[in-house]
Amino acid sequence: MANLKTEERKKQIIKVAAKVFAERGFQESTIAEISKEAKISEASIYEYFTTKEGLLFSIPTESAKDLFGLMEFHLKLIKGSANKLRAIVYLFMDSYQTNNEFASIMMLILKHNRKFLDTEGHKAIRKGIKNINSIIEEGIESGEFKKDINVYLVRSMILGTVEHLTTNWIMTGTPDQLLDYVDPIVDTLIDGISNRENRSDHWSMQKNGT
Amino acid sequence: MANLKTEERKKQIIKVAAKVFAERGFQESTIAEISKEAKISEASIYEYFTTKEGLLFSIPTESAKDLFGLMEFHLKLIKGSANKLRAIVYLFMDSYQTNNEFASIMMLILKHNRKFLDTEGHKAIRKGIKNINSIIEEGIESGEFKKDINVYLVRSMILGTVEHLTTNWIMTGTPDQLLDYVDPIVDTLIDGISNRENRSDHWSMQKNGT
Amino acid sequence: MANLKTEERKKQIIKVAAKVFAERGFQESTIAEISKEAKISEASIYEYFTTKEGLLFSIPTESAKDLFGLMEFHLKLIKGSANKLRAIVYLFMDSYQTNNEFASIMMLILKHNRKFLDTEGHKAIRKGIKNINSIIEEGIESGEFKKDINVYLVRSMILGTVEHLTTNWIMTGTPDQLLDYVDPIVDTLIDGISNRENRSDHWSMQKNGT
Amino acid sequence: MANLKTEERKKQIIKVAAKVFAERGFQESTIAEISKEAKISEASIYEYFTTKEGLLFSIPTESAKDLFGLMEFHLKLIKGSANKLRAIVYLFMDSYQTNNEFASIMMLILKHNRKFLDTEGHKAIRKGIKNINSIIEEGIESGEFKKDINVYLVRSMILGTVEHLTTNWIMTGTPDQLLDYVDPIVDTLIDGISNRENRSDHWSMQKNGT
DNA sequence: AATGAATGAGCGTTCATTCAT
DNA sequence: CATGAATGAACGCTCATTCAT
Repeated sequence: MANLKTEERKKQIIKVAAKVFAERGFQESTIAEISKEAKISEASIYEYFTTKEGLLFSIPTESAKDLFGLMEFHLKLIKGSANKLRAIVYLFMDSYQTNNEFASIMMLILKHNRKFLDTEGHKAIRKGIKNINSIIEEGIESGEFKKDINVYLVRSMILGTVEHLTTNWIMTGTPDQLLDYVDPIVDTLIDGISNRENRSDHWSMQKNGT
Repeated sequence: MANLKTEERKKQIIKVAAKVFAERGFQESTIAEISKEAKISEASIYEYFTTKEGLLFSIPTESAKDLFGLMEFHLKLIKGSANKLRAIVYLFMDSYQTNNEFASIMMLILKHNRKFLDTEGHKAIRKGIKNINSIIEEGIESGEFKKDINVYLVRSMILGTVEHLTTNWIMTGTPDQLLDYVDPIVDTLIDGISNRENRSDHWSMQKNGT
Repeated sequence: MANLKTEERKKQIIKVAAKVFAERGFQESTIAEISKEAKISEASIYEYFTTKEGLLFSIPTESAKDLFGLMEFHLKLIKGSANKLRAIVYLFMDSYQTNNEFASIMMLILKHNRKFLDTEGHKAIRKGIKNINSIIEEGIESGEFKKDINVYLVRSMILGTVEHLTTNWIMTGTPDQLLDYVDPIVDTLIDGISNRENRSDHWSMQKNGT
Repeated sequence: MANLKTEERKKQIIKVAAKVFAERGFQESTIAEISKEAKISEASIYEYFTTKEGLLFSIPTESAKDLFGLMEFHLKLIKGSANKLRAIVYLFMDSYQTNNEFASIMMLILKHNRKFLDTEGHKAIRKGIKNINSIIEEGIESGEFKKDINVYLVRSMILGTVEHLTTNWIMTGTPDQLLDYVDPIVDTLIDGISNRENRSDHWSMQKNGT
């Protein structure tokens, strides 16, 4: 018990690295700092990871798998595409809000790293994202969603909004509670912002050319 | 006259830097490379900019001012909040698609730089974004939009979606034409994805019966 | 029995090390690589050898002993100093050509290592080289060689030529067959390159008239 | 005068590097040590040389050009192939004896470096070595040397002997004066070691089978 | 005897930045 | 205004070697 096993050691390094990378950013973090915080030598880190970037890429693998695994599990229990989308947004937001290091690393570091695209971690993410596509498609087929919506766009709206809010939250601290936005996001996406009870005013007129 | 020359030199450096940063990323770019491409000495760059990061922060100022200036100008000519949002999305997308260096620098570099928040360039952006807020608020007041929508959320949905699509476009080349998404984004946001002609299935029941 | 196994293990490591060192050079070879090819752990190598350099120095011991043992054996059977020198050159060349790993290690690595001078391996070599001295001296005493030749020089010419050809062979692949040079080397050394049948031209004049 | 020009600075670094490499060997030398002895920063060395190995390869260029330039010059003034070979051996030996750093670097470091083969410095050497070939060929044509000698072998005997003696001198300090060996080398090569005045004794008998 | 695990000690190289001219 | 020249300060990574088990 005093002696951590290899796998545990690896996880421990990942944990520390996640913390450091999230705090300082990737380039600004040094292996020296990570090794210091992990209370091992720099050389030992290279026993477990071939490269600093390799260590970075190892971070999301688990969290991403957890997230998308959980997602797949829950989606089976939920009826209705809208509700499923709600669950997805909830799981994203909850995951990011709970694990803000994961959020920082995903939003501020990995999202813009081209090499990450060829990674196990990204593979897990792609798989998870396909789920969203399927749900939207199901919604269309079941008649719950309009026939002419663009699946890719809707998915992008969901992910884009979640990412934007999360990034803002990380960078500025606003909003305080990401989860407060789950329902508004989904409701707005589902129902739009147009005020249909007011179709005779200048809005419709405008459409007619005034 | 001398000042004019200086100002031109500065712009030229910014132009080259924008190209290099967009191509290589910030950390991967070197002052040496920029100076080489700009055909001046490295030392000369420091006559115009105090620091490599200072040079980076100088890049968006103009483009951002252009973009938001144009935005302000056009918005005055357009009636109806929805149309104004459409114009905004169009101007963003057009700006990014036309000037992909600007897009890359904004999406991949500056968006995640905390120091950028205290910058002239970011100030211009904040000002521009307030415009979006105002428009949404006007839409609510005029009755064109629902009363209970969250202004911050709607703005985040617009920006998040635009940014997500743009980032994807930069990173993967998909979609080919950002501008193709202007109308779909706005239409979806305005009208939602719910199929209102089909309110008798389990979806509406679910909504009514919980 | 246990000792026998140990001794075999040691030899096996030496064999693998010889291969690796010959291929990559000393500095460029790693204990990791040797252990991998020898299918034992790195730590185990240190059970048999105190140090990487110690392992290196262990390599030639056997081959050198073999070579010089063989030399001593053969020289007893040969009459005439010239013939003995021929045998020596032959044995060197044959040994290097047959065992090119040994050749590489001797020519490219150990020849220039000052620490090797204090080694068992080098002791064996020194002993072998003394043989050459003795043979030359015998040749002088017997009147087969000139009286005024410098023993050290003749030995150096033999060894220098052999080493030069061998090194070239290792580095560039030329000449193809080292053994082709055995007779020419010895014949040239014995008889010189001067054309004695042509003593009336400007060459002899020059010698006589300067 | 106080401020060394670029070219002078470069030469100074080469000079110091030659000293350090000759003393310690290549792998054992560090850029830090060279920079310290040259009283410049490590970074500055990289202003003049792209790499540690590049610095190494720059060392012989000048000395080798000097040596082979001098050689070419002198050879024009000398008549007779034997005398020319004598001059060559003299120039080598003198060059090595006078500039023992050059000797060390050539004999102990560069001679075994495969990358050096593709270098400017090695090009100069190859050119110089061709001279030796030509001289031997001339000697054959003029009838001064035997017709059936192997040019490549004779050249190898000269170079091999010179290198062997030089290497020994560097490694062990023996012989004290390389130049003492110039005449013996050439004389022995020209005239051989066979004692022709004693053709009726046991030597010839031996040849006949006794 | 064998090794998994850990690391101390090092080193070449990069690059933003400075400053005398 | 322009820059050639110089460098301080880092840092990722390697590898021979040790030692508890």
